[in-house]
Amino acid sequence: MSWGERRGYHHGNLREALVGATLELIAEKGPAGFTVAEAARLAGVSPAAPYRHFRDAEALLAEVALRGFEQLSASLSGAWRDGRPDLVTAFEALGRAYLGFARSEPAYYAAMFETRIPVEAHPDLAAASDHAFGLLRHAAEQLSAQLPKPERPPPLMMALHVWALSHGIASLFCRPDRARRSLPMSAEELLEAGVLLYLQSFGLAGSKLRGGAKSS
Amino acid sequence: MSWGERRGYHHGNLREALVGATLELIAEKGPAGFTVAEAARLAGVSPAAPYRHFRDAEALLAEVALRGFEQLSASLSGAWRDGRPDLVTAFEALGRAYLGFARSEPAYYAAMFETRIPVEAHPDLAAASDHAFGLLRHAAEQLSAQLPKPERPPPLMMALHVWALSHGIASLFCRPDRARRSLPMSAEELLEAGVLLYLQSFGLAGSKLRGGAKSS
DNA sequence: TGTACATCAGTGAACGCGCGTTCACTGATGTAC
DNA sequence: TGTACATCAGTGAACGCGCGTTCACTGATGTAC
Repeated sequence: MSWGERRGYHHGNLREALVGATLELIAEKGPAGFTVAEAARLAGVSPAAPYRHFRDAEALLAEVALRGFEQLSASLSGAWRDGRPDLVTAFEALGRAYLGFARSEPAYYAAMFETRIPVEAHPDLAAASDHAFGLLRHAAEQLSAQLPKPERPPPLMMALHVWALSHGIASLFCRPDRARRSLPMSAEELLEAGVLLYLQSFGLAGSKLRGGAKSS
Repeated sequence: MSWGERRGYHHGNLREALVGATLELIAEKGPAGFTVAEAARLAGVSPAAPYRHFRDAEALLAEVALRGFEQLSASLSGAWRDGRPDLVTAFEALGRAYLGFARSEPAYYAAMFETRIPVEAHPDLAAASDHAFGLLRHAAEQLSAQLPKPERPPPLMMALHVWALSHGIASLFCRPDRARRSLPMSAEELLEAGVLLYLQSFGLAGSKLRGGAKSS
């Protein structure tokens, strides 16, 4: 795809075009292969033009990462569906959505997790990241609340465990490049089994909460 | 540290010096900041000299990653201690060793997991990686064998889950740069709790196998 | 023990390249009156 | 409706830089006899 369609001296939509070009470059060569100059070239614009929209290369990457987190959030909350049809099923859908995002949007994923952008220098990025994680945390809270008080796990810990497991699987087994490790099953199956086993340790999963009954 | 101590025209130990310089550069600026020219400079040698020892930049990085896997293997098997004092305790020590390695050798860790080196182009690297993972797999086999047959989990799956969880935690919460996420507990605690809960789902952990008794 | 010679591991200069960023500029757009 | 003008988003040339890699070379080392 070319991001250089423009009509006249002014591009009209350069900011968007640069984001798109950056994604294309990352997809092709990884985050280290991205350069401002080449993004400008892809957008059909002089190498100085990007600096009208972004302070420097990192700012452009941070913008891409920010949008990645927003898309991830959208995808996650779509999968969660407010905990329907039942919490455990929805929780697994959340995990599948995470892997699905890493797989279908590897360029976003790389911008979010492989660029070493200092988060504290980009508060909006940190906020978007926190928001995505917050969705996972919220789901964990719902699940935890279903448990009898004595064995209720801290939801924050649950969320961190599932995030780390998902991210580990995604970055080891779902990467788009030739550094991907091979797997004797699908990454989705691996994650689903892991999450189910993890939930089992709380007495969750199994058939207990399936079907939406809050019977316990 | 300077890797440039040499006596005379011949360096005497340039290969080692270049590996050391590469680690130093990665530690300082990340894998993307490493260049052959600068490694040569650090080693006190002309920019052409590295090419006597490594075909190109990737070959040097691959050598560093290879040594990283070897060190990781050494660290893991040291922690496992043949399953003593008991399998569950030793298994947790394995996890702690993994995080410890990521933390104390971030440059190795980055060379191993953040460089996008195509594994199939470096069979020795793939072998070293497989060997490290094999240690984890072996431990999982021992653990699994302790379980009554009907609920025995596939050890390969166990190993993959624990690897992914460890790697996820390491790369999200133990990275040395400012992209590290903050955590309301130590990464080690998070991993240990996760592994324990995971093992609980098999009926392992708890006090069952603690103390080395093969009583069940 | 001495010497001729092969081999090895460096040098240093050069190649072509592309980068990030700045600068003074200019063409296009839109708004006030 | 027309015009003057401010603002904006581009240009293009230039800066200094460092890179990976190749090449013919040379100094050092070690070995055969």
